[in-house]
Amino acid sequence: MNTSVSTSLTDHLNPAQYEVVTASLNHLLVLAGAGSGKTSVLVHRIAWLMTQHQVSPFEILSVTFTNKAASEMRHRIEHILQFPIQHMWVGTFHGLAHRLLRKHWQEAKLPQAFQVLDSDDQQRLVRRVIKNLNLDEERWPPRKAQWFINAKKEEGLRPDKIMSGKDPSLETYRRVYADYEAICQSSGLVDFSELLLRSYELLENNPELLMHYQDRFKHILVDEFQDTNWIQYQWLKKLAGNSAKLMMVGDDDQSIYSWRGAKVENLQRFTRDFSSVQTIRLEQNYRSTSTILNAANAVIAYNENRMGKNLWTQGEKGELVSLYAAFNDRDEARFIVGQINLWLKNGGKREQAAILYRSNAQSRVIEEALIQFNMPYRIHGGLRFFERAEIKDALAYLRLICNRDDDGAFERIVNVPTRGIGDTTLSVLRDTARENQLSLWKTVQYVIEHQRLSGRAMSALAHFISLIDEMAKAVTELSLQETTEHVLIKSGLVAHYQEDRSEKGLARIENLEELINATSQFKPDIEIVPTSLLAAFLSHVALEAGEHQADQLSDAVHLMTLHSAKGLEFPLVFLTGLEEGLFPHNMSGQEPHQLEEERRLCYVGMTRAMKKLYLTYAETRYLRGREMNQKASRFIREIPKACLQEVRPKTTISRPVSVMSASYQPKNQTAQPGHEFGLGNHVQHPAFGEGIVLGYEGSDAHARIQIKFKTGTKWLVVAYANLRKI
DNA sequence: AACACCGCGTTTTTT
DNA sequence: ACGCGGTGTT
Repeated sequence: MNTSVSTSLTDHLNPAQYEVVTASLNHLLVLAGAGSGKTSVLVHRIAWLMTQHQVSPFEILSVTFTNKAASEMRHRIEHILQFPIQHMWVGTFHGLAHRLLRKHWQEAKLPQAFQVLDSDDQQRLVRRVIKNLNLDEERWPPRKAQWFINAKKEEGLRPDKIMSGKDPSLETYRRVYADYEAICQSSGLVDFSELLLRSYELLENNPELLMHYQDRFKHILVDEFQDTNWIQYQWLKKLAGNSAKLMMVGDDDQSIYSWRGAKVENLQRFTRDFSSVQTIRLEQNYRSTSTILNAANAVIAYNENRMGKNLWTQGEKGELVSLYAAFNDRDEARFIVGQINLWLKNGGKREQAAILYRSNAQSRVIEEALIQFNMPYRIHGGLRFFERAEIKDALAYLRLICNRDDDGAFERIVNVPTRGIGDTTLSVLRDTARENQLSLWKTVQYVIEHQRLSGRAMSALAHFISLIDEMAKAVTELSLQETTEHVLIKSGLVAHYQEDRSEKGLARIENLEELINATSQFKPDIEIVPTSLLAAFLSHVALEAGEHQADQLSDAVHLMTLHSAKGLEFPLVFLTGLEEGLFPHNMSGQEPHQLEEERRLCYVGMTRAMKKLYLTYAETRYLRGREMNQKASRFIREIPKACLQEVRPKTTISRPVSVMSASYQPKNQTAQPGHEFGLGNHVQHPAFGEGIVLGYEGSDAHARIQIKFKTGTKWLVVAYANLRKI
């Protein structure tokens, strides 16, 4: 035994963490509360296995959900061990499944050059299938069909295993699924859920292969286990076999993805499926103040179905949780900006602040306030790099060069930039392709041979065909980066986007340049026998869609949904829109289990905060173009009064006392009772500059003041507007 | 082929 | 309100 390593490894662990890291070689279920050091425990356990039990990196499989988590895991392990761990399988479920399929494409009955479809590609293909079946898209929305297909695959079901019986609707979806699957198989396409199902079947149908991997992986460690779906759990069980030791780390209270198939039940099922599972709870929180933690604990305690866990902290009590009842959504936003300014004044940084919301639509009003007050911010979420239209166009050319039968790629760029191949031509192509069971590419050759189209259409098509063929030929000797550059120029894409002189067009050109940059950085997976570097790059791109934003502002306030906040922490957190109907969200439903998931979401949001937590709601809010009267969320009532501090005391709402016309400017009026600034007073505002007081709404702590600035007339909350009389 | 207009839906997101 | 996709107009 290496004592020095073992002590330094376990030095900073608390008793529960120590118990996990040094547990004997059993199956482990670690119920790790928010901020309890779960990733650290996973990393230390791996290091412990390697240093104390002589486990080779080769024998370890470590699974996460996101690429980000996977790369962080790898870095942290390498940091502890101080050497690279190339042969350890650390990755996402999808990434590892993809690796298995690449390595064993023959056994998986896939073409060697199979390509990965992202959900956008998948939806296009599903739409195509629905059209081909002559189904009404209104009645059979492609989105729903796509959802159906993925749900079935996640349950491990192939079309022939779905018993539609007398249900005609189910039968229709089943047929769409069957046709979709047939097309994927014949054109070598694999969507995300297919990666999982196919690799599961690969193991199921190839006992020698399964034995090989069962023999290899002696330790399987899983992060965020509460987020696993049915097929992922089956996949893990299959790989584990009878000998591998499993360590599942998760938190039932942070299960917020059941709507996309995650089965929190897997936590309990694990303890039943495997004998002698040792369950350890990590309940000491190192993140939040005790006040924040008590508030969060009280909320989550309202859930009935819990495995039981109570987070505690040795940390300081900290400030009370502040609750602000805003007049409306704009007031809510203004309040938040005001409080962040206060934070900054006290030496805080913008990047320490996070504004969380239930739905993306809420960000707009907040953004407007941030812009108004010149506060830099960064939104997490939205379109990711490789999902941008211009990038997908460029990739479609590359895909077509790799595989001429990729109909999705063909359709995407056959007329981008426009080259005289219109809808009429395309629909002839599609019909002919279907009749003859050919890819669109082969159909073009067939159509030209049989003179099935007008001369003009055929010459345009012939031109396109030779364009692609010539690009493919020119590119054989080029590097990946040179290939991309060549294709971008020769395809006319760059020229096409350069014509757009607007901001948007400029950004697109920049993105295309960034794509070239990405190709130069690309390193293929060493475990996979390379087909071509280009093919490897295309798979990589589908599996890892890239950061949301290329330009990462350093000291900027973070804006994101509650869902994307999971796993993160910030000293200062604003939980916004705590209103019935919005959070808990109406669309999520009123059934107990749905309400419990919303409550878990609230718990996740609250436990992101380290030092200071603000809860806000608006009494009226614009929703879908309508001003709605909102009621405070039930989650607010679930927080003990002792943890809370109401910023604006709840009083009866006063209507505007006087609505002044902008032209009315009385001179030197004295301040009204309860108002520091009199009507007509000149005031100075930190952001808007000089202005004149025009009117009031309410009084005392929740008074709002109407001021005419050079830039326009605004309503501000006196208490936070930071006004100075001049 | 580019642009304007209409109607629809509108929670959350990763791979 | 807003953005999308589909249709119709120039």
